[in-house]
Amino acid sequence: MPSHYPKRVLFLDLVLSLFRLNGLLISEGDAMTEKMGLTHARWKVIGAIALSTNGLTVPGIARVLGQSRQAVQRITDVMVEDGLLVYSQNPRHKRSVLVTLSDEGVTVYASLREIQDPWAINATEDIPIEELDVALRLVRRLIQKFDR
Amino acid sequence: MPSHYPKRVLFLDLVLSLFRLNGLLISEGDAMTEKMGLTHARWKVIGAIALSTNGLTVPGIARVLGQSRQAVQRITDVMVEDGLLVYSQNPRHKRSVLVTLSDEGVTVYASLREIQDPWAINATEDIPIEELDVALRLVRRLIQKFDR
DNA sequence: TTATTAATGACAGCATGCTGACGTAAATCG
DNA sequence: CGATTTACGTCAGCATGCTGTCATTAATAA
Repeated sequence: MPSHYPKRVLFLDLVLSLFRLNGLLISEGDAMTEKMGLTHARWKVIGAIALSTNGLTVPGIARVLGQSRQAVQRITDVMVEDGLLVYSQNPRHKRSVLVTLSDEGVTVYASLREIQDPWAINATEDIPIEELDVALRLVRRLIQKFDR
Repeated sequence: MPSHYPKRVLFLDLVLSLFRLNGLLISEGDAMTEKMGLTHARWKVIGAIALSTNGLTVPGIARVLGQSRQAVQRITDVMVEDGLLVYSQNPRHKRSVLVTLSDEGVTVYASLREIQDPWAINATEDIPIEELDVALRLVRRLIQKFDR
């Protein structure tokens, strides 16, 4: 029984399980979106932009996702070429452009939601909302703890 | 308040937070182990082998970690060159060798534990064990759900 | 205002992950 | 036992992430 383990062991077990789950979630996401020509790197970027109100700069996306700005820059450059994103003048910064969804990007995000929402409902059908809540709070505390 | 969100939104929020936490945990691990010359790919392999009783084959490690055998093979090859791992005859398979820790690998694993344990204790000092337990069970259920 | 510091874009190099393909050994099925 | 299927090692190509570096712009401090 996990509950009889010391906290330390329980936590290390949790960390290893999170690595495993992370890989599986990425696979799930890739499977869901491959028909749209998206990959996990791309739907993360689309999601981050869609959740912002006024567009984000490349380094801004990187901060939201917790990644390096160089990695994000590479993805957004290709997505602009592919017509999913648009770079536009940033009134508050001469060089650092704003990244927004193109019309096609908006369409793709909509179809993403159409697949993602039923998936989320199905994945949690036999999980009580209280447990999700506890887990989310815990994850957020850990993020705060480790994020600088 | 998250508890007022529908389960679907709560879950999607959890998934995004898990991506973020995953990156932070890898950074934590890399910071902890860089003095030993380890990277996250390497301490995952060392941990998997250390937890096995009789050694593992390369595809076996891949199954435990949920990765491709090719990715693991590349890491173990380099770790054998570096003297952390040893390939030895597998009595149950002519070609597929067993991977075990070398003496140096055992030493490295011991120092890993010496750093990792206090880290785990510190990370969880203000988190009740019940919450860890709920989270671990939840993560395991999701792993089962998505695995295969 | 001027000097210093931080942020950004761009490029390079490298680590790690994946899939696909091919040949061979092992396991399974008839 | 022989035929088929699976598992494994290996190589190749590619996607994604990281850090480091350098020049330039923006922000901040003096």
